[in-house]
Amino acid sequence: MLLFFRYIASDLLMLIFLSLCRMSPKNGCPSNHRREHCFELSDGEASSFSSPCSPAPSLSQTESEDCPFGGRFSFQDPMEPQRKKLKGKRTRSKVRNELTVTKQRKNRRVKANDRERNRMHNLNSALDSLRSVLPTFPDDAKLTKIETLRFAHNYIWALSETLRMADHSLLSLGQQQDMRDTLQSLPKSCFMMDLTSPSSSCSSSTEWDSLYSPVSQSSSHSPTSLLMYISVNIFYLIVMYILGFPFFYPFHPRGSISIIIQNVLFFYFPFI
DNA sequence: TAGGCCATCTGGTCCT
DNA sequence: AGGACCAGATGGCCTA
Repeated sequence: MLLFFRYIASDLLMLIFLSLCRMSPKNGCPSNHRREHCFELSDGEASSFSSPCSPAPSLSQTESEDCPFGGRFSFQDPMEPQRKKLKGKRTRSKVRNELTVTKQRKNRRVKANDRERNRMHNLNSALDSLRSVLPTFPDDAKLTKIETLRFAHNYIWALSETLRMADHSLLSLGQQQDMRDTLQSLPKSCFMMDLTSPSSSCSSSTEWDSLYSPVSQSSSHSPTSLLMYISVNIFYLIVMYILGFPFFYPFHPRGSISIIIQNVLFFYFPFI
């Protein structure tokens, strides 16, 4: 039974870490997901990406017919006086340069908006991947972004704490070595996720886990048995819920007491 | 209707 | 110069 739990917990940890690590920019990128909402891209992209009116340095002398300013400033009137011609040329050149700069700036802005949109889509995809490995019930509402991050933080903490306790109290030396090998086989980058901005350690009592996290990892409770640990944990859950902190529970960020109890039974089912 | 959440735009900053 | 990242602003949608 203990081995079963150990494998379950290791798999869950692995899923979370891998989900955090697999967020490469090109993986599952919904780059064209909401392209239709970009009202400027239809015109802006056409001009900025493929049109000869794009802000190229050599634009001034090589305007094409596609450019709205291409034919307007050609100097093909031989009847115009030379002086007036030069003055008008300077003025028109200045206006054209301003228009070119404005157009160039607008094109850059459109491209930047597109990149920013894709970047946020990637971020949302990563959050969806994280949500998919968090234990929620089917009828639960979708976790918000902040709830997802806090939930994942607490969930990892809870799993780590459970593993640590099992590691200390119940596993043999050989099993402990196996677990260490499993954890060490994970890519180092998986452990470098800095979700807690001040520190990646769970022991820092920052605003991140001030209300929503359980006790810090530095707390050195040493239960003599798993049953005692579970009993204390459940009692702690109920007391904290009664005291008005229902969201601290690591396995459900906004659950009612019934859902919390369900989660407790679900999570500890292998032990019961 | 106020407040929360979200998507998007935008300008600034830093890095390559 | 251009891209990535960030934070502020804004407007839409939803819910209590």
